[in-house]
Amino acid sequence: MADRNAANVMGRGESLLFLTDDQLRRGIEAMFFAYRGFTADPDRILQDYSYGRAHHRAIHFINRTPGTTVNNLLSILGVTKQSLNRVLRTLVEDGLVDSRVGTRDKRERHLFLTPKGAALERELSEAQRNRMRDAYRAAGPEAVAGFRTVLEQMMNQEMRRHYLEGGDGAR
Amino acid sequence: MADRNAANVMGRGESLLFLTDDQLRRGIEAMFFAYRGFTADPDRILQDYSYGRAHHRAIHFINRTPGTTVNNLLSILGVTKQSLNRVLRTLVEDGLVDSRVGTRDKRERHLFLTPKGAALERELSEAQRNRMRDAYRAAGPEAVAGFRTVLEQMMNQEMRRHYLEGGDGAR
DNA sequence: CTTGGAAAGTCAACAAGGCTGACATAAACT
DNA sequence: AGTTTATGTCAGCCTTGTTGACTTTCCAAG
Repeated sequence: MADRNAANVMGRGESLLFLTDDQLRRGIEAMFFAYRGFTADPDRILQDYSYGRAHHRAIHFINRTPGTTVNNLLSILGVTKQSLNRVLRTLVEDGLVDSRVGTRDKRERHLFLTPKGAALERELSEAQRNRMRDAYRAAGPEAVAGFRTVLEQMMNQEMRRHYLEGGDGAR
Repeated sequence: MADRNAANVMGRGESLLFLTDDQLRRGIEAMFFAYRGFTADPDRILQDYSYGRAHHRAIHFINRTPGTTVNNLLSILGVTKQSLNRVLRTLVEDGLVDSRVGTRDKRERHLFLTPKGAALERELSEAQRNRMRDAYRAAGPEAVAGFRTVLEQMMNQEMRRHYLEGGDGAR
């Protein structure tokens, strides 16, 4: 597990300078500033609809996994059901999300985007993808691979599970 | 400016598969899940002190640039002065931050961590660095370089300025 | 030396989106 | 029949963001 560490990757004599406290601080700040950029465009769009990031997250994962249950969404988003319910209720009321009682297990609700919900999803994800695409293009494929690798390592175990379940992304 | 794009970086015939919508979605989710891991450890510690992420951010940047002014902090954090003021006030009251009237310009307040504030800063940043270090080690130096490159591209212009001002990090 | 405006602080009110706790209902499982 | 599970809901609380209005301090330009 700790086998893919720097000592193994690097030839003898190569420096561990990328592990200094200062380099780590740089990485921390990069995450902080980049996350702001990452959310900036969708946040702007959401304002027009009086929605927030919580709505965006719900919409995103319902789109990714149509028919997902509330419980599943709960564990992906890592919030309480009360919090999620508040968001989900407004989305259903506004006709963006369809909540269908399960056929096999009638306790469950399966969530789907309506055409209206799918339209907002496209608007949001296009904005976010545009920024991501520009960043990817400017950085190049090798950088992107490294980017993904480091982020995967940064996740909690449970989050990594959800991440991997989201499709292998042609890795 | 758009010269460092994929077409230039790659030889003819190489694929642009890393720019597909699905790959971009994967990157978006990686950011989302990784950010959760990124903040998880400090968040846990902050609970013991009844502080939140806002306090952490203030403490981090005061530590990075001792003597910084409120206005400067404001533009780094991108919140309103009322929001920042509330956080700063509790930190001063609790004896973690020292707010000194400027000598050259007495309107300004220069912010410093007290020994107590520096102690909390160390506790928080050590936890965060530990996670970052583990991720860096597992990913290796090339991945880390790519990670940083993509994140820098993802920032807004103004954020990139603040990021670069934070020291060149031996780049 | 006066005054305009910048920097900082304060008060009030509000909203989003987290949280806990308690409770209801229906359905499935044992 | 009794228990567990999935979901929803009500009430109340906290943090952290917002806007708007206003004051104090004080530098700097006219």
